[in-house]
Amino acid sequence: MATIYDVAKAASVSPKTVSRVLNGDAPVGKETRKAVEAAMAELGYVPSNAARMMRSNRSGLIGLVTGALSHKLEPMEPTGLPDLYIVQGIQKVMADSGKTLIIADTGGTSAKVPQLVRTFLQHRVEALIYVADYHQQVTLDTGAGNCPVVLVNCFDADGTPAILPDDECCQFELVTDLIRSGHERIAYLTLDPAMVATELRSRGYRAALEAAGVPYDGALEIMARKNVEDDDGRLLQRALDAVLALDGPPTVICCGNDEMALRLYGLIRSRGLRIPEDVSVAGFDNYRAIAETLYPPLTTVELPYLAMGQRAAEIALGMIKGEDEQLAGPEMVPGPVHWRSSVTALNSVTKLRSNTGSTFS
Amino acid sequence: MATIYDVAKAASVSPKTVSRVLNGDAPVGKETRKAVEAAMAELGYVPSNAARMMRSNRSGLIGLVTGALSHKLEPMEPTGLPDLYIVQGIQKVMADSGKTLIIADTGGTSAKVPQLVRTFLQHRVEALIYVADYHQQVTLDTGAGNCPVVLVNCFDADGTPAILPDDECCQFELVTDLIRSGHERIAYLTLDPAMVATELRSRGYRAALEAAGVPYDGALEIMARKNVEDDDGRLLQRALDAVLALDGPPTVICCGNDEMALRLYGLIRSRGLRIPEDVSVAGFDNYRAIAETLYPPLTTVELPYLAMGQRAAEIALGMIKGEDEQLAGPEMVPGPVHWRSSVTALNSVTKLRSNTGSTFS
DNA sequence: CGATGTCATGACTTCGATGTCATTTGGCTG
DNA sequence: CAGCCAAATGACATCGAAGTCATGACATCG
Repeated sequence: MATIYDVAKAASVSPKTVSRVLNGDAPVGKETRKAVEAAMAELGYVPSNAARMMRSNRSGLIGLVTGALSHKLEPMEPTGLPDLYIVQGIQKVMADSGKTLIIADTGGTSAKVPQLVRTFLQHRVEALIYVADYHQQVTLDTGAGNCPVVLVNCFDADGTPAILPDDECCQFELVTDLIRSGHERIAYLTLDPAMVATELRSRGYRAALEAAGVPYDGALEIMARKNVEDDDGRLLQRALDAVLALDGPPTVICCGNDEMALRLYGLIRSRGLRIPEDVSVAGFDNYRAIAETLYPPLTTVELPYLAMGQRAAEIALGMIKGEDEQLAGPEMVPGPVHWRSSVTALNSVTKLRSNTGSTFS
Repeated sequence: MATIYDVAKAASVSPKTVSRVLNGDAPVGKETRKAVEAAMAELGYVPSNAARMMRSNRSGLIGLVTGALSHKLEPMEPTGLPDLYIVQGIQKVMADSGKTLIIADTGGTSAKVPQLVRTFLQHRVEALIYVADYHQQVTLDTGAGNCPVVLVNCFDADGTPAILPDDECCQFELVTDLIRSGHERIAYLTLDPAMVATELRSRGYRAALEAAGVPYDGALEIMARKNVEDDDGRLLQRALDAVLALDGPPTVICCGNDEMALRLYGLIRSRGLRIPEDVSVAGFDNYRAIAETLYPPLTTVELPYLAMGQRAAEIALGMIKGEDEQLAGPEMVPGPVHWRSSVTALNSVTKLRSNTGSTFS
């Protein structure tokens, strides 16, 4: 590969002059510039980042540790593809700011993380971003680092800057919208309570009921999926039958995620009920491959993974620039409700609902 | 950040000795080694890849250009998440071989590609891998490069090494399996014929019929989806009604992909038919979020995207090592049939079908 | 016992780009 | 016309590793 010396020789100038043409940091004669540019083109010269970095100590690299690439193979993702969208958001912001992303995959086990971090440090990444595949607490060993670190979709006990989805707020908005549409008997079939998100969403569900003055009925909130057990949806069937058998059966059933809603569609229909005429259904995640393809399309909430990634990237860039924003804790990002026809309005008029960024489609 | 000189000073040895401890390329006294290691640990020393690379000319970096990260936002992916799986496969192999992946996303437009490639060359990547989001022909401008290039899920006119899914073979295997199960009236609702894959799969479909001596009926092969039009599945409805109205209606309907199969489930049922008792359904892609969640689970074919990625990575590594394998053209990779209960066997016995790597689940 | 070889170590150089400082022009000021 | 400044350029040192070669201390061999 051609070096700056080769170019200099070809253009009959000094290497330093070539450098000046490259960086435009000092005046260069018109003729000289043309000659140098011609030489660079002819030799197919591309400056070496390694050499450049030795002087400047700025690698232009951002390290991203994630399980996004490997966690997709699991039989069924608990919550769609969150990490992927986060990575997308990060990639976009970094590309726009001229940084190059190096991505390492944990392969599912966090055991590899220290090794990966070390590799990144060797490459002198300017910041490290860790993306978890679902909302959780982590303990990240960044080695000895003055290297900025940002956590996404997870948080630690040390107050490291973190970006988190606002599960509670999202569920709150969804349920509030349901209530506005006239629903009062609102069932909620939850995911595994061991997950941080499940607890937060339940809180949002209850808060929405309370805020609207709708009484909370424990019989309507049932755990319908457990991660450890290999349940074939039996939990879900039982939960559905339980709420349908109630004295006041629900007019709408909220699911822990869109995948559960997909299964619920089948179960509801096999019981001879129509959606949404007999019972409405809402999901969670806005997993579009499901939500938009189902008939009728599924009302659901979108966790703002893309936005989270972008925000995380911005914070990382800020830390690189030395802006001590003192984001010494989690930052919660809310997301929109997607209102589709799997939920019917019970009151005559679909009251003005276009509040908190909800979308219709 | 600490340098090798700092470590040398702390351990009271020469920098070169520290280097020897790092690389183990020459004998070092036991005591000396211990002192150096202690100094490295205390200072949190991590060797600089940039400096290392200047001497060795080996960056340890592999450049990956893809639309995988951005192409996910499109309303509906034509074929699932192929590029993602490919990236996964590549990542795995590269990580195992100690290489670090730098990933750049095209953001959907190939206009950015030259810019991205240039960035990669600046970082002196040892190989370039281009991953397309669906089986297609591309024209890649790698700049001036003696840098090895591998194409995945696409091919060019210059005979650049390429890894492609064997769409024809996959469809052939699926249809052959259907015939073995006793089906003869096999409908095939295709995707947009503008896609390379569509043509290849049709060939596989016809070849399977011919190989088994089943007569080909053009009325059974209908285009049921066009990418450009914003068809709400009207093409699919029309196609379904057309084949059902035939004198000899199909006993099984093959879909261009699993998403189409998902829609077809709804359409078939709304016409009062049962799956698979009245008509069997098969998909394509093994898009597990759909295929495994549907009831009944969907028989479908898996394109071996993960394996393609791995193979591509291996070839790239080979090219780096200078093994001129002369893979001067596309290499086709076949994938397995996943046999699930959306297809019923028409002949009394489910003959031995566990041939070409088919799986049952 | 001198010759030779191995072990353990350090001095110095190199990789490619750029920061620092010096030098040569030519134009403009007073 | 001397003096000065800016433009245009080059020589040289530098970043952090690792390659080359040299050196001193022992051990072994004929």
